[in-house]
Amino acid sequence: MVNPRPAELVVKVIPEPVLRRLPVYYQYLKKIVQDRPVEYISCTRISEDLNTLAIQVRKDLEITGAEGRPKVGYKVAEVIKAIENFLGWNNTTEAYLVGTGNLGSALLGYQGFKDYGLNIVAAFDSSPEKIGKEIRGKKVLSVKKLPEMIKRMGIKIGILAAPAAPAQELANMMVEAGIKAIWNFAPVKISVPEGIIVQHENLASSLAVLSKRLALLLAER
Amino acid sequence: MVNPRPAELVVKVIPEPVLRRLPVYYQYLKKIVQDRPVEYISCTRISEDLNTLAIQVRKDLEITGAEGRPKVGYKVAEVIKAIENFLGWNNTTEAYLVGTGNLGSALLGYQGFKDYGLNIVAAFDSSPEKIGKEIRGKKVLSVKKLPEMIKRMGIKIGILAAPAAPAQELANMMVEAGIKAIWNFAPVKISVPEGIIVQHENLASSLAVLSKRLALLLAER
DNA sequence: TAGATTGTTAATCGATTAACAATC
DNA sequence: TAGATTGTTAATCGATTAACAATC
Repeated sequence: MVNPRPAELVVKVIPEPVLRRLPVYYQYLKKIVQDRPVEYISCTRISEDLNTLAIQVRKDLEITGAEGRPKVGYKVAEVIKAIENFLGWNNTTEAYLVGTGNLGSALLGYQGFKDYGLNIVAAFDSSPEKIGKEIRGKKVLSVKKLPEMIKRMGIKIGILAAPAAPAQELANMMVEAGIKAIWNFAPVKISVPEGIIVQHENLASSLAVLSKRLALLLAER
Repeated sequence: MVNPRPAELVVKVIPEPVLRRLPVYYQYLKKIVQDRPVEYISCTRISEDLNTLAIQVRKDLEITGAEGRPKVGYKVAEVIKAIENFLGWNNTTEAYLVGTGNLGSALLGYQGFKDYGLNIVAAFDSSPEKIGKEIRGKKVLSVKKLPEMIKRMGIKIGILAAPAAPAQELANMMVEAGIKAIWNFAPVKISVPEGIIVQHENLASSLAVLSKRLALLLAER
């Protein structure tokens, strides 16, 4: 006999493709209202502008809990709120960044994160020339202090922008100190214990898609 | 009656997930041989280290044309070559970068691209203080010269690291001048004519996956 | 009302995973 | 040989797309 899981433990898993599309709608809708005030918008309209299918937009919005009215569409402001709520972007989460090279510095200076509820509060590096300085207005601390600081501040998100070589070791350090999610920009796949979240941001993967598609395109005579 | 497409026109479309995984194997194998010389490796071993399934690794490698020997595995050097070949990373493609803010500068300085056959030869910006200067050793030119330069140099890849507002207009300019593929780091979806490739690199999308997963994890009591 | 649009159930499609024969 | 591993065909799973009733 099948033993059904108790209802409380059934965590609805949201498909990753949906999660990735929600911010696209979000950015689109924000731009729409900014350009000129629009109260309602239909999935048809959204799908035309974003070059997708209306049914997909509808399905995606359904997941956020946004409700539309037949013939009228969705209230733009409500959809924006629904997405923010759904993704947890309405309250800020603090994060630490490890590695202040080119990419790390860029991430430190990226103003957009605050729109998405992310606040990088400090950066860590191993280079003595950088420790104690400020980059883009954020303090750079010694990576030796990382575990203690994670514990003390109860930080849950670590952004890893280190080179490939030390990446795994730094990840281990973070996890041991209590980090629950790692946003990994290092060009290697890192391993973490079960229950810890890793989001890999591999430029090489994206470039692979681009370069293969381009090669096939140019090969068509 | 069904009219089958002539064989020459059947372009085998490679699934995007496969293309995204190939660089992960590539980085892993490069690291393996760098750490200590290994001649052969099995899918079982790869899958254990990368925390995936052996069958998936085997299927992915099959697409690159790499061939293994039962009981022995694949020649590491051959797999590396096969991936490089398959993705076109064995010969260099030149690219222009548009937008030299934090992220654009970071991309200009990223040494890893040359491993993936990408060479950013120049950068473009609209800010008078930047034009004529060098950033990370690359010349910054006026964005007004972009169309002419694309045509003159026959550049096919444009990397867009501009703010949201001018992104679409810059994309149009690039496409008109002959760019065939745009790697878009701007936080908006851009529209391009059919036959032009766009690879969207939306940090918000990745962050959405991370923050939702983390929220669900922390919500589990 | 007529018809555009939502919400929902069903069908399709494609990627992942399983099964197993071939082989070194 | 025995058994690990590849290569290949089949089954499963999940996301996308289609169909259609409900509704404003």
